[in-house]
Amino acid sequence: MPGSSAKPKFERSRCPIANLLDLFGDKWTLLVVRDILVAGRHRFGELEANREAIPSNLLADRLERLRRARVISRRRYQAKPPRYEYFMTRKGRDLGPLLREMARWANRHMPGTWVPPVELMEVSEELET
Amino acid sequence: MPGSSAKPKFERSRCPIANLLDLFGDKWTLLVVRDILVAGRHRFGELEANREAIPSNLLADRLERLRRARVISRRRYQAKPPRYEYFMTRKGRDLGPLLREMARWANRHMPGTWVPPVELMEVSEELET
DNA sequence: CGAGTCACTTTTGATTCGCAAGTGACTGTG
DNA sequence: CACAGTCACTTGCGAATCAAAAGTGACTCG
Repeated sequence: MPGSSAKPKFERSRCPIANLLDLFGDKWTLLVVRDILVAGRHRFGELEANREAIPSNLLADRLERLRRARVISRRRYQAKPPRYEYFMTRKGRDLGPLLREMARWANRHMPGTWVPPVELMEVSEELET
Repeated sequence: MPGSSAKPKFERSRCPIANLLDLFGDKWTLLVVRDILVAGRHRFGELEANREAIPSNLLADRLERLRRARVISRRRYQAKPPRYEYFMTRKGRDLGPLLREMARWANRHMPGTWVPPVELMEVSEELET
């Protein structure tokens, strides 16, 4: 198994920022969160088809990591070949303000970024798990 | 040259979050920002001696990237062997609210993280470049 | 003169990425 | 009912990045 998201791996320090980066500090994890939380995508195929074209192995890996961290949960919507939909937990939904702050900074300082419409920046209400 | 921070590399999309992650989406860059902005460290040796023990090649690389992105600037404080101190630009100082939001989420959802004292979360006033 | 400091570089494996192709369990089509 | 298609992943593998450690150059200090 390649980048199998296996190790819980010891934290580098008790600093909240370092801890958060141990979980979200890469180029894809927060895009998956963005797509589930603000773009309302829930199935593997929908998440795979985002504009940045995340490789499917990394998507599977990130969904697994986020699930272990209880940032997202999943619900089986089909039994025969088991298929799941992914949802934010309360913990995950609480990332809304952080994403909004990220977008705000980028809109201010990175020319060419589009300004997300307000309704996309609203926290969507989904069922808990 | 190995991971020499060379390529400007095309953006993955115009999404502000994706753009921000292209610059800050790794485990070290925002820790360097944290140390300069909120911990008040400015010299290579000070930054190298942080709790998370960043490897010196990565520190040099991140300082270079942040400088290219104009998030930080540097000032020569000694000429003989040229030595520099690193400072936030206005653009970099504007990351304060984002760091605060990160710390807030981590404090809420990651047990064991220490709560930064308010004065550490204040944006320090430094000269512009 | 020689040890020490400071700010990096370079070297050398280990790890992680990213792309592509493969897999298994169906589903719908002729 | 064989067979192409879909969906959600897995697997393989070369390439890029990372991490640990040692090296470098220009001094300074005893």
